[in-house]
Amino acid sequence: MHKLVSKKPEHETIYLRVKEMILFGEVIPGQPVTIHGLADLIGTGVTPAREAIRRLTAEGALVIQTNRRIEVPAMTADRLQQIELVRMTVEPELAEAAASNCKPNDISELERLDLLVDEAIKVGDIRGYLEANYRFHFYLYGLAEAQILRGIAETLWLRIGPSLRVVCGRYGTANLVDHHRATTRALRAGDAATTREAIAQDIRQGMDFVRQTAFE
Amino acid sequence: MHKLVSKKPEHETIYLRVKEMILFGEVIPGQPVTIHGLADLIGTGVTPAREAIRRLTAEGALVIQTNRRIEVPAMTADRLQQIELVRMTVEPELAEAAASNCKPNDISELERLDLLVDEAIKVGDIRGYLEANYRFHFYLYGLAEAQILRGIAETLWLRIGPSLRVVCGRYGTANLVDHHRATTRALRAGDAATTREAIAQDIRQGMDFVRQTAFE
DNA sequence: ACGCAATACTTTTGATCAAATTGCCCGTGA
DNA sequence: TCACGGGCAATTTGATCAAAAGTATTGCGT
Repeated sequence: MHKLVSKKPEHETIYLRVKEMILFGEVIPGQPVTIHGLADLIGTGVTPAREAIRRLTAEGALVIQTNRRIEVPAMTADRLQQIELVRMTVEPELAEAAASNCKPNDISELERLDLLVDEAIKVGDIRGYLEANYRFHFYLYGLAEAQILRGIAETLWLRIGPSLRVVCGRYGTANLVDHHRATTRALRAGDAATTREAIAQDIRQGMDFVRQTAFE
Repeated sequence: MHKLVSKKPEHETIYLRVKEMILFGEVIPGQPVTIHGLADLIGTGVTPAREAIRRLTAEGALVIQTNRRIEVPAMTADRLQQIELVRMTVEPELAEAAASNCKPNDISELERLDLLVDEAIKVGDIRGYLEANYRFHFYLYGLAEAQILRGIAETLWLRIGPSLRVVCGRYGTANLVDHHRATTRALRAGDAATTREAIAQDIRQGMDFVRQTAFE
């Protein structure tokens, strides 16, 4: 019999929790992070918290300001440009590759996730929007079976998460537009090139939206 | 009085040491890594070793096979292709940006490093070649002042380091060709576009060289 | 000799504690 | 009021230990 509960280590739990907090806008740029703070968050010792912090800083989700100040990084126009360059390379590629491996029930799942996105936008649920949008994209990217590219995409999402939250909070969810419908339509048609283009458009528009905000 | 020696933490020391081992071909794909092994390597406790491992796995330099087996990842044709895609996006961009910030003594330094590369190739010093080649590229990339792109480039180099070592060991250094001279010439001419192209060629050729080897 | 099971050993994992480092606050003096 | 310095407090850092988990090995029975 297979394991019912996969007991994951504490440091993994902390890592995943903080990752969610960053991706889904529960933290703010500039917010300090301490080892004890994370340990208390989960209710564990400091050792696993340290490992989670090392992992997150290695991924660029946190930055070490001084020896004893770690915080979630602030966005700048320059950093945004670097992120966009790599996103525009990696994510359309993932989308195109995903189109080849995509089965009908995968498309159904993507359409379900897109409905969650629309619903969150309608009711102005920022956290819900960020989470559903993330799940849509990475369910798609997971189909590509390109572990390295997918990992890079995740680090980039970790970097823009806090800023997305700030921008959404300022302008609301009403102005949010996405190209998910075009994506699922292309997938149903088995059109990989159009899938790639739809995701490319989605990213471009999303990054433009973030760029609206003045940084620093 | 300012501090003369900046005492860096043990986990940083271990991290840098293992990073060098991977980049400069001191480890072999498939080689297992244990917490105690790293701790003994530096002569320290296991706590800092754990943090170093978390960081390295987050960067893709190590992979977690099972719960208690961590090793240097093996290369596959598929992984190589993913790496090349991102390298060809990031590194030429870094090179072009570097050209704008490049001062004369920077070029001199790059030429000095290139001489070390040539010398290592001539005497067949694989480790020396890998190190000098790395220093040439990342001295250049450092000039670009694009922290995120540079970080991504480093993770990609960490991923191909062990394989480069294997390929060089098999075919020797005699067949190695690079485009460093074209790079420094373009830099002296202040020609950013040609600098970008030289580095792009350098990467393409290097990746082709690795691709020669059949991965099972 | 082979398969199966139990045991022993290696390794990770997480808590705790002492020491070191650094930021911070407050008081003193000009 | 402000600059400077000392001391306090919070935090990181690294070692150590106990417990858990998995792997390899040994031994037993057929």
